[in-house]
Amino acid sequence: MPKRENISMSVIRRLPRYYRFLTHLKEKGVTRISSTELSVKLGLTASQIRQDLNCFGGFGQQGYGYIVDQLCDEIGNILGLSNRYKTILIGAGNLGRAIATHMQFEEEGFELIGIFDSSPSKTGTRINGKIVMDTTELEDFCEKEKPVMAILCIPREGVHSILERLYSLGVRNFWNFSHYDISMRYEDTVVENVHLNDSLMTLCYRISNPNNK
Amino acid sequence: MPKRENISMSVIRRLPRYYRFLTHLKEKGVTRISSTELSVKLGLTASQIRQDLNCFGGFGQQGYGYIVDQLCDEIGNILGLSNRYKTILIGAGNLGRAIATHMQFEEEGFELIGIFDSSPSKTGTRINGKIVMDTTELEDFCEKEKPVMAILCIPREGVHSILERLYSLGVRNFWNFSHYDISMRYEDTVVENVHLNDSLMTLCYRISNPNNK
DNA sequence: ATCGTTATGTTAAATATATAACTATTATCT
DNA sequence: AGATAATAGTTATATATTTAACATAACGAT
Ligand SMILES: NC(=O)c1ccc[n+]([C@@H]2O[C@H](COP(=O)([O-])OP(=O)(O)OC[C@H]3O[C@@H](n4cnc5c(N)ncnc54)[C@H](O)[C@@H]3O)[C@@H](O)[C@H]2O)c1
Ligand SMILES: NC(=O)c1ccc[n+]([C@@H]2O[C@H](COP(=O)([O-])OP(=O)(O)OC[C@H]3O[C@@H](n4cnc5c(N)ncnc54)[C@H](O)[C@@H]3O)[C@@H](O)[C@H]2O)c1
Repeated sequence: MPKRENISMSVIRRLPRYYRFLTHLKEKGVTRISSTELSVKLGLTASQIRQDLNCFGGFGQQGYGYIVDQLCDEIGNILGLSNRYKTILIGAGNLGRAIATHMQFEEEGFELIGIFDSSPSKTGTRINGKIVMDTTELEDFCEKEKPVMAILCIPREGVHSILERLYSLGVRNFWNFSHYDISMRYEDTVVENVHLNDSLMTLCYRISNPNNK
Repeated sequence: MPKRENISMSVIRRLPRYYRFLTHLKEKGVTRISSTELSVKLGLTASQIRQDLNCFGGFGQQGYGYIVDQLCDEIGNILGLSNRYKTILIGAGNLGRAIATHMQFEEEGFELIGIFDSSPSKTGTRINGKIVMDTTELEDFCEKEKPVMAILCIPREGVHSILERLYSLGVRNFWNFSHYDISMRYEDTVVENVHLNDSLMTLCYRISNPNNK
């Protein structure tokens, strides 16, 4: 589908924001929008928006603008949101539970099919209707269900060993919340890190250095 | 302290990663490291690391490298981690509870001094020893305690109104987990957005387009 | 139907970021 | 102590990203 190969990550990371905003417009009943209007609302330049969208094709109409509904669908397709990538969650602590309970996986290309924890205090309990399994069941489960993505919500100590097991079970994609950088260990993996602590430290810097930018 | 003004955000966002890795080295008893060693472990170029650090001053010694302990402290100081910015949390749902329970605010420049929720099912309960207050108590509390940062863990519908109240109470810094872009509304605010859904959609794109980069 | 207006798609320029090359300084070995 | 190797700091180059400019196509008013 992409017009050109190798879209830059800078562009990709703006797409969900466009999608989110367009969805919101759609709900409000707005049918048409121009790159200039979008740029004002999103705090970007119109040029950037047009160029971003043109990486994937011409979705607008000259002299008219973009049809909200259509553009929203196009971006959703580019992102691949209609997929249902089978996903498992490792770690049913506070963070894992928050994610399992309130992320709308089905609207974002995924399906949560299993939750695992190593602590007997967690296994057997239910989260959002799903029973938390013991990590000893990981092999059996994965061989049967073939999940392609794993969410890591465990302390850093446990990550290395879990990662080896998941990799050998065919899992190649990871959404990682641990204080641990998975990247580079294997060539054929996709890792999306969410480092909340890093984010907080960045905020601390910005508060401490108000003159910066 | 900065050698030059206006450090770019690209540099700032790498600092926490350096800090995290150096802390880890320190714990392992490593006393000395070169930019090349660092670059291998972090998957960056040595050049970038040297240039990043030199934005703030010469922390190393030519022909020798960097002293782990010292460099770690320097980066911690640059980030401002020894601050104790008074912080309140709005929204004691799953995500808010996970953050309140497991973020080590005191090691990252902040101090959590109050938790608020609007639902009677939450107010009065305890999270990590702290009682969840009703949002009606927000004005009294803030006038007395003068928090400078607020963590937003509430649905998007509630954000606008809470934001207005917090702004008028002098809060200018926000760590935002809501599906809502605060930025640009006020000039003098600092907003660090954490959009988990955006992150997940980005991951979906990357899985769906394995040829991309 | 025609013309002017509008706003896209595209190409070009400017800016920002990352990498490489070079220089200078210090440690360490003989 | 002097020579050599190692490595930070610095300057220059290359690449990536953003912004601006322009040329073209479609709408809509007259
Ligand atoms: N909660 C946060 O705000 C936060 C912020 C930043 C990072 N993190 C990271 O996310 C991780 C989880 O956070 P949390 O708040 O849910 O912690 P938590 O302690 O509440 O939960 C961790 C869970 O992981 C389980 N676990 C530990 N090792 C395991 C293993 N090898 N296999 C399977 N399960 C295992 C534990 O039994 C526990 O249920 C933390 O370790 C931290 O690195 C959390
Ligand atoms: N949990 C996740 O995985 C996740 C992921 C992405 C984004 N988010 C965002 O974070 C928000 C919170 O997530 P959650 O999982 O904790 O949801 P949740 O429903 O468990 O908790 C929301 C809490 O906010 C409280 N609240 C609602 N309006 C309020 C107001 N005006 N003032 C004070 N409190 C108010 C509710 O009473 C509730 O306790 C979500 O709305 C969502 O936008 C959550």
